[in-house]
Amino acid sequence: MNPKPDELHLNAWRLFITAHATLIDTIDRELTTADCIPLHWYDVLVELVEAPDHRLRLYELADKVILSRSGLTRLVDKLENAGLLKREPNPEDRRGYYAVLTEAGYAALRKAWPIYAAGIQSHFAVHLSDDEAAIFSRVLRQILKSRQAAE
Amino acid sequence: MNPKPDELHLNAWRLFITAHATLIDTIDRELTTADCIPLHWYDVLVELVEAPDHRLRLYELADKVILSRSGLTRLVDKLENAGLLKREPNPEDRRGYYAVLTEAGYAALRKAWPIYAAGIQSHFAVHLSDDEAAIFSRVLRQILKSRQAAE
DNA sequence: AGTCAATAGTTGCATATACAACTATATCTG
DNA sequence: CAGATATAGTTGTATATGCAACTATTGACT
Repeated sequence: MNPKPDELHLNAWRLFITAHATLIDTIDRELTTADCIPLHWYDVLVELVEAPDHRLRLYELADKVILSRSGLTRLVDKLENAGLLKREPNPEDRRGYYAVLTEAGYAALRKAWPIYAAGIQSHFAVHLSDDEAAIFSRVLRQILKSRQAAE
Repeated sequence: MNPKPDELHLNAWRLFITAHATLIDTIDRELTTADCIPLHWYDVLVELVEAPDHRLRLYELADKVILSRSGLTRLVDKLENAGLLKREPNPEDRRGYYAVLTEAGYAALRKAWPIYAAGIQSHFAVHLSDDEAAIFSRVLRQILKSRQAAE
């Protein structure tokens, strides 16, 4: 057991936190300024668009966007109210529902994507070479995997 | 202007978001389980401990921890109530206050640090070689700098 | 089948945080 | 130096989110 991070790693950690906060802040602001859905809504909808049949069980969605069950319930309420997804009962398990992307939800994604992509590009991606992006991905994936294994 | 991030960079971005969320979640949980101050309080106090004279103007603190002014007012209220810092009026500018670390605040930092350090080490630092940590720091610092320049 | 434990989702409550409006003080400009 | 403008901090209000308690359903063990 290595108990303490050295200066180099500690520094990386602190920058990680701060850079994250400013990036999310900046990009979320750009989205709302452009009259698009907020970043959190985007994250939810993009999981749906990538899911088979454009649908996911609510608990799967909660896991993917790292939100508590109750938090997800209320977020889904709002998205459903806004018409961007709908709940559909699951015939095989009557406890649960699917969240299903609607056409309006897909349209909201399409509208937000250029703004979001421009933000990712200009505030984040421009600062990483291809090699660095690959390193980021590899390291972060490993961090995630080790967290998931710990459950 | 590069309008869109490629797959590689987009992937790095998404992992960045997800890894951050799980890491903060995990470490904050470990701190509260060990009966320590939460991560956000830690961040505030550590800025004070590193500041000259263990004191910072409230607006400086707000900037450092990336919190709105109102958010900071209330956070400082709580920390002051808990006895971990105190407000001191500034004789040179009667609009403003310093937040000053107290002995109890310093003790709270010392108590939390081993838990926090162990979390950073085991969930984050172990996954980065020295070279990778250096790359992370360099890239993230550049991202931050470019954001600060944009103000 | 019958009971007990586990799971899916929702709701009540407490806390966190942002924005806008406000007060007090400082600074700038003519 | 007077008035306009900017800044530091606080407060009202709205939204977001977690935890614990709850209902409904499923699954597992006997």
